[in-house]
Amino acid sequence: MTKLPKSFYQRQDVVKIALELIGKVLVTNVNETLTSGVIMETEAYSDRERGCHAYKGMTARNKVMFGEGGIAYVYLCYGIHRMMNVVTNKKGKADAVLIRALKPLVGIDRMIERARANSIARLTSGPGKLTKALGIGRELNGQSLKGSDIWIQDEGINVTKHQIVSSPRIGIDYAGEDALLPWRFSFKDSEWVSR
DNA sequence: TACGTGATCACG
DNA sequence: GTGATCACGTAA
Repeated sequence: MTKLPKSFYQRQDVVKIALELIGKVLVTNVNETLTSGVIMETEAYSDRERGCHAYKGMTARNKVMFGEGGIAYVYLCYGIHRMMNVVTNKKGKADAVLIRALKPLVGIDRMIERARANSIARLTSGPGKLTKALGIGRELNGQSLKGSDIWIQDEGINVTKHQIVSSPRIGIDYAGEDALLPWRFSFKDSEWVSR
């Protein structure tokens, strides 16, 4: 029930944080509706590599990434999908973790309604799908993860390191050789991860 | 494999 | 202003 403390997010190693977020619970409280899911897949982004939105410096879109660790970075992708990221590191260091997949936990009926899905299967198995199911919109961009609308808590499943697999990140061919970094983490053999 | 969809960014 | 681009999802 306890929200992760700022100290969790403000550490320097974004790759380690992405790994540790597997098994934690992402919760939203939007329109007086509580919905949540266990984080099953993440990706780390660091302002020192080409895959990151902040690689070339601050812009109107990515400026919340330069804030202190522990806030949400939500942006629109391909004109359709909203992407939910957790900003990490200290103020001025623009690192973030993309949340890519969840195992639905609380408010499943409401999540199915929001996503106009037929069932729980693959309801939150992708970064654009989970934001729809949890009601995450751009109004949450820049919001603190210690606030009352969106947060992460430490009551998912117990995860050991050998249950997590790492692989290259998805959809960032433009990053050249940085696209090969094994900075995507997912729960091994899970039906809840993206394809 | 193809493409919808609209904000964003680098131009100048 | 304008045009290329894009951390996806679906359908075929």
